[in-house]
Amino acid sequence: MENRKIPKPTIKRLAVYYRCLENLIKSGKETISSQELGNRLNIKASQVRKDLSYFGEFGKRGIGYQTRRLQDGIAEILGIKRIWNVCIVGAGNLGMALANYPGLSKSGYQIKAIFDVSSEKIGKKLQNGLVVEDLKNFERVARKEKIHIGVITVPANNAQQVADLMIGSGIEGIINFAPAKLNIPENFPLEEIDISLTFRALSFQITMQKSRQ
Amino acid sequence: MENRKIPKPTIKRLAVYYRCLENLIKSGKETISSQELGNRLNIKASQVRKDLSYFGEFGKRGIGYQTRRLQDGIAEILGIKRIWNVCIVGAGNLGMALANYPGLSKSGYQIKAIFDVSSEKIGKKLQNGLVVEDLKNFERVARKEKIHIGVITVPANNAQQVADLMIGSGIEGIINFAPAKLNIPENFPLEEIDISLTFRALSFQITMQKSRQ
DNA sequence: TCGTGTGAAGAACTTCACAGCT
DNA sequence: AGCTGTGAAGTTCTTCACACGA
Repeated sequence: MENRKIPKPTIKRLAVYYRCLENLIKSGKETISSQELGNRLNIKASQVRKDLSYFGEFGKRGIGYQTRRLQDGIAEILGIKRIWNVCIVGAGNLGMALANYPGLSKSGYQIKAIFDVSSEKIGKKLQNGLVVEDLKNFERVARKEKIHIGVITVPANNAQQVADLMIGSGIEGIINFAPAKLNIPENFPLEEIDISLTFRALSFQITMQKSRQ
Repeated sequence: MENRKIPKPTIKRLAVYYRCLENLIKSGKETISSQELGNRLNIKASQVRKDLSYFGEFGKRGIGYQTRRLQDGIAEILGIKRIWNVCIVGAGNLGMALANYPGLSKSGYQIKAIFDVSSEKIGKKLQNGLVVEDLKNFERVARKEKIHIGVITVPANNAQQVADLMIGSGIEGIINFAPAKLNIPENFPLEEIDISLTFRALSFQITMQKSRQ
C-alpha cells in the first residue's frame, strides 16, 4: 500500500475498472489478471497494478484479482455504495437530458430537483415526473432534499452566481457544464465538462492528422 | 517557436484562451499580458507563454499580446476558421440535446444529421427542423453531406458498431459519449466524454474532502 | 511458473528564472 | 521598466523490471 497522493487520472481509471468488473461479474468471471483487465481497457497492466496499489493489496500473486472482491474494494474507495442526491440548475436541453438520463440514477445519482429562472420552463413536467422549479426556491429545496451534488447547465454568464448559490446552500460538490471558469473556494469539489472545448480539441486532432500526411 | 510534440492539455487551454479572447475583444481590450490572461483563467502566466510558444511568437516583449492577432493565431491553430459538418448517432435525450445545442453551431460545428435505429424515434422532428433518420442510411448521408465529425450517443453495447460504421463511411473524427472503450485505428482522432465517470470522480473528491477534516 | 506489488527509471507536463527585445 | 520566449529545474504521472508470494 503506497501512501502518496493519489493521481487524479487514477480515480477516473478506478471508475472504469469498476464498470468493467460489473460486466465481468455478470458474465460469471471470478478472477482476472491486471494484464487481462488492462487489455480490455487499453491500459497497461503495470498501470492497473499501480492504481490499485495506492489503496491496498487486492490481488493474489500467481492468480490475479477476485472480481467480486476487487469491485467491492473500488466501490468502497469511490463512495459508490451510497446514494447521492443531485440537483440540476438550468432546464435547457442539456439539463433536461441529464435529468432524464437513466445511467445516472442507475449509478446511484438520484436527480431530486431541477431549477430554472425562465417562467416558460418553471412548471414543465419531465418524463420522469420531476417538475422544473423556480431557482428562487433553490436553497430551501436543497436543504430539505439534502442535496449533495449540484449540476450547472446554465449559460456561461450565469454560471458563477449559480455556483455561489449552490455553495451557500450547503452543496458538497459541483459539476459544471457551462463554458466558464468558476471562482470557488480552494479544494471545493468540482468537476468540469466542457463540450465545445472537446469539439475544438477534436478538430485540432483532425487538422494535425491530415497535415502529417 | 518550440518544435516538440504539443502536450494535449495545451490544446484544451488554447481553446480556453480563444474563448476568453472573444470576450476581451468584445469589451474593447486591444492588448493583454500573459499574466492578466492567466489571472482570468486560473492559469499561471508561464503556462500561457509556454503554450503559445509551441506555435510561434505571438507577443511583443514589454507589451503583451494583441488580442485580435492572438485570437486569429489560435483560430488558425485549432482549425476554427472553418465549418465542421457533424452528425449524431443516437437520438436519445443526450443526442437530441446536442443536436439542439446552439453553442455548437455558434462555434462552427453544424449538425447536419441525426440517426437512430428505433422506429419510434425515426421521423421525429427536432426544434431546429432536423429529422431523425434511419441508421441504415448513415453511409449514404454521411458521404453526401460530407460529414467530418461523428458523435456517438448510443448505449455502451452499441457504441463499437457505430464507431466502425462511422470510420467505414469516411468520418474524420469521433466524439464518444457512450461509456465504452472504442477499438479504433491508432491515431484516429477521438475524444471521449464520459458523464457518469465524472460524477464518480466528483463523489470521490467529496468523500476525500470530508475524511480529511 | 504465474502474476502481484513496488522501488526506480522514464516520459509528460508545469513552473521557474532570466536573457533579451521594446 | 515591462513582458515575452525558453532552457533548465521541478513535479506529476506512467512504465519498467524484478523480488517475492501463491
